[in-house]
Amino acid sequence: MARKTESRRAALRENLIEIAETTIAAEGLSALRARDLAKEAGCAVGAIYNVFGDLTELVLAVNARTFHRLGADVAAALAEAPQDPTEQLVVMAQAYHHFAAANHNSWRALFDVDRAPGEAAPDWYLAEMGRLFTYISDPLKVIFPDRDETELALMTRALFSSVHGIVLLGLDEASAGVSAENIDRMIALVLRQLTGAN
Amino acid sequence: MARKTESRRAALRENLIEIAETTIAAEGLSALRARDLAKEAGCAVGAIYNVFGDLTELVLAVNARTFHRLGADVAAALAEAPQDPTEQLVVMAQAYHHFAAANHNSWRALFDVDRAPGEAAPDWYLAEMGRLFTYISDPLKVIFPDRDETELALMTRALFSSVHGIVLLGLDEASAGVSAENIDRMIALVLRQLTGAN
DNA sequence: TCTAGTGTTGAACTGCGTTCATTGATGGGG
DNA sequence: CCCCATCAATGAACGCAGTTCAACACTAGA
Repeated sequence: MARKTESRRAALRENLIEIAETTIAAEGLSALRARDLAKEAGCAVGAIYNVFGDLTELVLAVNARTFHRLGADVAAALAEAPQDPTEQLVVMAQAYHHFAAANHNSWRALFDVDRAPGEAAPDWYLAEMGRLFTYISDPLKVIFPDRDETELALMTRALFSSVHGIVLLGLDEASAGVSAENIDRMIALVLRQLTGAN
Repeated sequence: MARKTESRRAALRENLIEIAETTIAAEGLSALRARDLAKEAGCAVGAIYNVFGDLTELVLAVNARTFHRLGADVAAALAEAPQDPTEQLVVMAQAYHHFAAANHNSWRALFDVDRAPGEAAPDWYLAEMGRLFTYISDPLKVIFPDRDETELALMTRALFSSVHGIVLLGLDEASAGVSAENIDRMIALVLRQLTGAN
C-alpha cells in the first residue's frame, strides 16, 4: 500500500512540475495559481500540499530544472567553443544570454521566487552554480596562470555577475531594452577587456 | 474649496509616501499593507485610492525618492573623486554599492516593484538613469577619446550593468553573499580592467 | 438655515494561498 | 466475502491581501 501511494504521489509530483513549468514559461511566475494547477492536473487543491509544502517549493522544483537546462546549454556551448580561453568565456556568456532571452519567464523565475529571508539557497542551486563557476574559472586559470586561488575566485564571480547584470538589464524591456546583438556586443566587450584580449 | 481639498490631498500624499518609505526601508517592500498604511496615516483605506491609483503607484513614488537619493550619493562621490577618470568610475561604482548595502530594502524595491508588462518605465526613472549614464560616459570619453558615440553608449551601459550585477549578486545573502570588501574589490577589478588601467 | 454637490469613509467584494474536518479508498483478518 | 481500522484525497472554509463603491459627512453658496 505504501508503495502504491508513493508512486501515485511521485506521478502527481512530476505532473505538477510539468504543468507549472509550462505555465511559468508561457505566462510567467505570477500567473501560477494553485486552483488552476489543480484543475489542469485533475486533482484537488489540497493534493498539491500532499506533495509540496507550499507553492514556492513547487516553483523551486521547476527552477531546478530550468537551472539544469541552463547549465547544459552553457556546457554545450563550451564544448563547441574554440580553444582560446577568452573566446570560450565569450561563447559561454552569450549562451547564457541566449538561454535567458529564449526562456525569459523561466529564467526570471529563478530570481523572482520569494526566498525566505535568512534561508540558505537549496543544494541543487549551489551545486549548479558551482558548476557554472568552474566553467568560468578553468579558462581564467589559463589566462592568468600566476593568480592565486582567491583572486581567481573573485574574478570568476565578478565576471559571472557582470554578464548576469548585462543580460538582466539588457532584457528588461521596461528600461528600453537593448537589442540581442548589442547585448552580445557588450558581453564580448567586457570579457575581452577583462581578460586583456583584443 | 478646490484649493482646500487639493492641499489636503497633497499633504496626505506626502504623508503616505513618507510612511511607505519608512516601512519599505525597515521591513521591505513585501511588508507594505494598505490597511497598515491607512492606520498609520490616520485615514481610511479608501483615502489612499483618492491619491494614488493603486499601491504600485505609491511604491513608484517612493522609488523616485530612493533613486534620487542614489543619484545624489553617486554625484557626491564623483565630486570628491580624484581627477583620474578611471578612479572616478571606481569611486562612483563603490558609492553605488555602498548605497545599495546601506539601503538594501529600499534599493531592492526599485527593481522588485511589479511593473505592468509592456509598460514603459516612468519618466523620472529614465531621467535619473540618464543622469547616472552621463556620470559614467564623461570619464569614459576622457579614457577613450577616439571611440564614437555609439560605442561609448554601449560601454557606458555595459559598465553600469556589470557593476549592478556585481552588487546585486554580492548582496544576495541567499547565494552565500560576498563581503563588502570583496564587492569593492570586484568592482575595482572589473573597472580597471575595462578601462585598461592598472 | 437649507440644500446641492463634492469628498471621505470603511464594510463588502474578489482572488489568492493554505488548512483540516470530512469523505472515500485500501487491504489484512475473521 | 465481508468488515472495519487505517490512511490518503478532497474541497469547502479560513485568513489575509488589494480594491471598490454605496452611504455618509461636510462645505459653500443661496
